[in-house]
Amino acid sequence: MTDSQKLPASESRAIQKGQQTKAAIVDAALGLATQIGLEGLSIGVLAEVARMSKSGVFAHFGSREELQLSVVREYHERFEAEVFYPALQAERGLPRLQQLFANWTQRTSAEIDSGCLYISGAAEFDDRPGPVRDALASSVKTWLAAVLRSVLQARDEGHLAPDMDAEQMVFEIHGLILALQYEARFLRSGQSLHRTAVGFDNLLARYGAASQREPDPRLTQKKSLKK
Amino acid sequence: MTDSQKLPASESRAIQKGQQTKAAIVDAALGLATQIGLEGLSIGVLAEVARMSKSGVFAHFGSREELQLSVVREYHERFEAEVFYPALQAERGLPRLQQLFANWTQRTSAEIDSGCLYISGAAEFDDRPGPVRDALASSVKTWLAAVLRSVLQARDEGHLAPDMDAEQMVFEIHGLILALQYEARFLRSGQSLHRTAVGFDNLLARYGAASQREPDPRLTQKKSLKK
DNA sequence: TGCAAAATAGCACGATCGTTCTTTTTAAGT
DNA sequence: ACTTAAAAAGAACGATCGTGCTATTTTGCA
Repeated sequence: MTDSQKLPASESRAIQKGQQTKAAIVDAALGLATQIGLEGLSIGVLAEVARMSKSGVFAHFGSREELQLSVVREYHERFEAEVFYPALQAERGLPRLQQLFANWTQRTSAEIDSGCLYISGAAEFDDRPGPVRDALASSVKTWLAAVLRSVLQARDEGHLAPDMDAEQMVFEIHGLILALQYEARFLRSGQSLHRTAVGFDNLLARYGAASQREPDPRLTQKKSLKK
Repeated sequence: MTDSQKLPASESRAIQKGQQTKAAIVDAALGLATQIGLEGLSIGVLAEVARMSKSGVFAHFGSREELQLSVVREYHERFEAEVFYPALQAERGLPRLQQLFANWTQRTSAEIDSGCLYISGAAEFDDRPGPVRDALASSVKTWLAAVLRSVLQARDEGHLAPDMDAEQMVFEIHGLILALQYEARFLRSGQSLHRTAVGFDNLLARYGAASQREPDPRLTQKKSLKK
């Protein structure tokens, strides 16, 4: 035990070199995949982005599919870390649901990194069976289940109407996020963030929260259908 | 649109052979593109699907990009023919808007042909500038403008609240369609069609249309709406 | 029926793809 | 410092990509 020669002054000695370069590769791959899609990801361009040889990159995964799976897993963890866990600090019930939605919205509309891999991945893999599709769908379902749980908690806390359809609300929330991604990223519409927020307010009004907003008197009368 | 200057005697002599094989190629290409995406479209597999040689297919377009543009144009025409024009037979105002939405919904959720090219194309080209992206965005904007026009007409006819935000409603309608495509095609959720219909009813209630419909057996909700 | 033009096929090119195998370099343990 | 395993690079493979160029076949009209 001659620890005089090689004292682990740096703490990163415990981490194998291979693990951290693999992490760097996955990081670069995630950046590429969110720009050009999981299917567009090629080992060649990934290698030159990571400043490595093709075979050097390849050796870490063994197949392109395993690389794609690693990207999906990494995205899942980052999504959890950036969207889900921070929202747990908000009060259970409506505040947490609102925080969840705000985090989701922010991540979806972020322009510096590209859009949601769950959305682009769904378009790419909705007709392509296999492990990648399964991993994507599993992650998305996990996340939507978390949103559903938050809605149910808000209902239990009395922040939403007791007889509201929670799954229906999640569906409509999901639609708002998808419209945000579509119109902001593809159509370059500048008002999408505002539209999304207004849509969420409409949902809260519809499903029983936000009683502070006065009901529209027009909604009570059911006239003027025919001209 | 009607070019009746050259009367084709009685046969299809006026139509060049090349035009109809090109049409057949585009038809096959559209089928491929809606399954594996516009970017996944390759001239090689298209040639063998069309039972032609690669160069025979290629000669009709001159470039892969022109092929993609032809597919987008073809999709645009079919979308108009299947979704937009049939809805014009419905009464202007709310009935036409409902018909528009019903046609859109039906086409989005159709399982025999694959999903909406406007949706998969948006995911593929949101970070890829060029003529294909421009053509896609132009078509989508044209269609969304048509929906907006229909909403405005419904408002003018008194079927919607006079001070409602039409563009906001179109945004939320778009979200419902996107959620339908996502959850039906990717997540394989069986209830998406019903969720979409309920969401649309919620929008009509929110934006001032009659909350109670005439006794239409198809549209009656199973949930109790006791007030 | 013949003939020019259009349509299609055949072939080959450079590039890139994912992948395998072999060799060299680097890191970790004693 | 030496040794050994891990990590990275190098080179090559068959396949496929889009795209030219050159034949050959088919079509439309005199």
